Amino acid sequence: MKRPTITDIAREAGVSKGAVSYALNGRPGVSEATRHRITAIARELGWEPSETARALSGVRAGAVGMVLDRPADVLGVEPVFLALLTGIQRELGPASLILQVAPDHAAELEVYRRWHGERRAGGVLLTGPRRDDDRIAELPRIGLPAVALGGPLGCPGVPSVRVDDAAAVGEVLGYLAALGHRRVAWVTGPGVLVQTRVRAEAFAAVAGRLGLAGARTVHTDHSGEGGVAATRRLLAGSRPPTALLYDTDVLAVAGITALRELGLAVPDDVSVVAWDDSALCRLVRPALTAVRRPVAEFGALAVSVLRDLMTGGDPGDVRTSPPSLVTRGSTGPARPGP
Amino acid sequence: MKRPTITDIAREAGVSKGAVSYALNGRPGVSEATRHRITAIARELGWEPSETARALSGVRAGAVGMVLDRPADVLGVEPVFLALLTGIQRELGPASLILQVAPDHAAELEVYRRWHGERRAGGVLLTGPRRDDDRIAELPRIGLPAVALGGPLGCPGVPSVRVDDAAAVGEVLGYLAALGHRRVAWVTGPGVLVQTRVRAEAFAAVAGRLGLAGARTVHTDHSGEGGVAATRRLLAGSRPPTALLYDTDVLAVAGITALRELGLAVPDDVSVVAWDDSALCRLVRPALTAVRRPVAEFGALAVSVLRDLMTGGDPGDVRTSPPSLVTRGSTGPARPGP
DNA sequence: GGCACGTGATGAACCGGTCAAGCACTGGGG
DNA sequence: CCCCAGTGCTTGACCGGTTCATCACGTGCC
Repeated sequence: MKRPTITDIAREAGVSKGAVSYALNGRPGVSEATRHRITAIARELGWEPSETARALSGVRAGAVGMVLDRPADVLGVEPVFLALLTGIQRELGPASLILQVAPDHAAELEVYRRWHGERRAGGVLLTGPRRDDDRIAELPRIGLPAVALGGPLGCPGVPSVRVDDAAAVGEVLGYLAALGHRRVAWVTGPGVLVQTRVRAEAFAAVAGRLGLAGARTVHTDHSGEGGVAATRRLLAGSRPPTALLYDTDVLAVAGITALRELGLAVPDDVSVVAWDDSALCRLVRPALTAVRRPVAEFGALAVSVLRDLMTGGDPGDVRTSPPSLVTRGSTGPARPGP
Repeated sequence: MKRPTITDIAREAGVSKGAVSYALNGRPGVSEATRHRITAIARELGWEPSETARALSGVRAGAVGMVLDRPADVLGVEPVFLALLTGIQRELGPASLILQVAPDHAAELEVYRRWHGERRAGGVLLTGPRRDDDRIAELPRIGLPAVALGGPLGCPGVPSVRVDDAAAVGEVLGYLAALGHRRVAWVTGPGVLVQTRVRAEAFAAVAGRLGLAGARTVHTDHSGEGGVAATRRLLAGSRPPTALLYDTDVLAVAGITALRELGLAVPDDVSVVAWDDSALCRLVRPALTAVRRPVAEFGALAVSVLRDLMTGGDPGDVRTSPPSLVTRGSTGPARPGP
C-alpha cells in the first residue's frame, strides 16, 4: 500500500519517467493526448507529488515558514495569533506551515538559511518587524522570499502587508473628538516594533490635525501589569486624560479594572478603546469599544503576496480591507474638564 | 557559498561517501581514528545534514507535526495554545514543528498519511482527542508515531500525556467544600472531548465523595456567549449554585460579568473558579481564583514522549507535574443558603 | 601453509523527483 | 532530394543522503 510514484505512472502509461514529469507539471515536451492519458492515470492511482523529492532536486518548495521570536511576542499580541494562523492556513490550502521558535535574530536568520538551503520552505512570513530590522536587510541576500507582517514600507525585495492602522487611529480619534474628548492617551507596546511606531506616529499626526493638545503616548512591554501601571501614572497627573486607548484587549481589561480601583467610572469619567476586538471585549462590562482589524484576511493576504513573490512576481506593499470601529459601552461623552 | 555535503567531506578526508555517512551517524563500519578525522572536517566545514535528503532515502524524519481541527478548538482553549507551543518548541530544539489545519478527521488523517509517506514528519501530536476517536485507531495502522494531548489512557500504540485534572478537581472541590459550598456547578466544554469528560467524571466522583449533593455539570460550546447563557440558566433555578467553575479564563470573565448583571456579588454571593490561569485572571477584579496547569511542561513532555516513541521506545501514558490552585479574590465562604 | 573470520573501507544502487541533452520522426522550403 | 526546424519522447545525470554487497587486509588457529 505504498504511495504511487511517477515511475509507477510511467510504467502504466508506457512512457518514460521524464515524460510523466513534463506532463504533470504542465510544461511543454509532451503531446496533449499523452498529457491527458498521464494525468488520468495519475489521478486514478491517487498520485501526489513528493515534496521531499522535489526539494532535493532543487525545485523551490511550496511550504511557508514562520519563525516566532518568543511566542508571546508575535505581533505583540496573543489572541490575535490564532486568527492570523487561521487566515494563513486558509490561503495556504494543502501546503503546510513550518513553525519554529528562535531566541534572537541571529538564530532566526540561521533558521532561514537552513530552510532555504534544504528547500524546506519556499518563503517566509516575518513576524514582529522592527525599525532598521537586520532581518529585512539579510533575507534578500539569503535569497529567501519574505513578506513582513505589518512591516516597514518600501523595502526592496521584502514587501509588507499592513492593516491600515493609521486610518483606524483617525477614525477612533475622530469619534472621541466628536464626543468632546481633548485629552487622549495611547497605551501601547514597545517602541521598536514597526507596528507600534506606525500607530504612534498616526496618533500624533491625527491628534495634531484635530487639535487635541492633551494627546500622549505611553510605551509598555505589552504585559497586563505594565498596562495597569501606565494607567495609574496617566491618571495621577494633573489634567489626566478623559479617554484611553489600549493596544490589546487584555491590556484594556487591565485598564478598566485599574480605573475602577481608582474610583473612576467607565465611560462616565474615562472612555476606553481596545485595539483588537475579541470575545473578551464583548463579554466584559462595560463592553469594550474596539477597533476590529481583519486579522484573518491579513494572514491570508500575506500568504498570497508571498506566493506571488515566490513565483517570480514583484508585489509591492499591500493593505488589507480597512479596520472598523465597533462602538460599545466603554466610550461616551467627555466629562467637562477644568 | 553552497552548504557543504557529505561528498565535500569525503573528498576532503580522502574517503568514500559511505564512510562519511557511517562516521557521522555513529554507526560501525569505520575506525575510531577515521571517525574523528571525519567529524572534525565536518565541523570545520560547518556541515549540517539535509533533512530533505535523509527523508528521501527513507530515514525517519525528526520533525514533529500537529494538525489543528479548527485553531480555536485546540484543547478547547485559546490562550493556552501559545504556552503549549512554547513548551513544544523548547523540547523540540532545532527540529521544527509542522502545523496544518484540517477541516475534519478524514482530512486530518489524509495529512498524516502524506506526512508519513513523504517522511516529512516522524511523529505527530494529536490535538483535541475524543472518546472513541477514529484517529487513534487509524494512526497505528498508518504507522505514524503519535501522542495524544490529554487523550484517553491505555490506547495501544498511542500514549497519552495528561495533566492530572482529576487531582485538581479534587483540590478545587475540597477547597470550596471547606468554605462551606455545597451547591457547585461546573461550566465546561463539549462533552465529546476526552479532556472535558475526564474533568466531568472527576467532578461527579469527587462531589459524591464529599457529599456535595447540589453538584451539576453544564456543557457549552466553549464560547463566551454560551458561558453567559449557562450562568444565567444555573442561577435562575431554585437552589442555585453558590460556586461556579469555568473551563476557561474568558468563560470565567463572562461568568462574573453575567453574575454582576444579575445583581450578584463575587465572591459574597457566588464564588468563581477559572480553569486555566492567565494574565487575565490576575488583572480582572475580583481577581480570579484559578487552577494553574503546567501547560508548557505539558507540551515539552508530549514531545519527549513522542521522541521516545519515534526511537522505538514504548512509553506508556504520562503525567505532568500536578496542577495547583491559585486562590485569589473571586472565592470566599459560602453564603448560608435556605 | 591454508582457511576462516573480523575489521575497515569502497562502490553502487536507491529514494522520487527535475531537467538538459539527444534522438527519431515529420513536414516544409530551397 | 537534402537540409533544417520543430515536435514528442527517451536517456541519463543529478540532488544529498543511506545502505547493502563486496572486498582487501591482517590475524588467529589448526
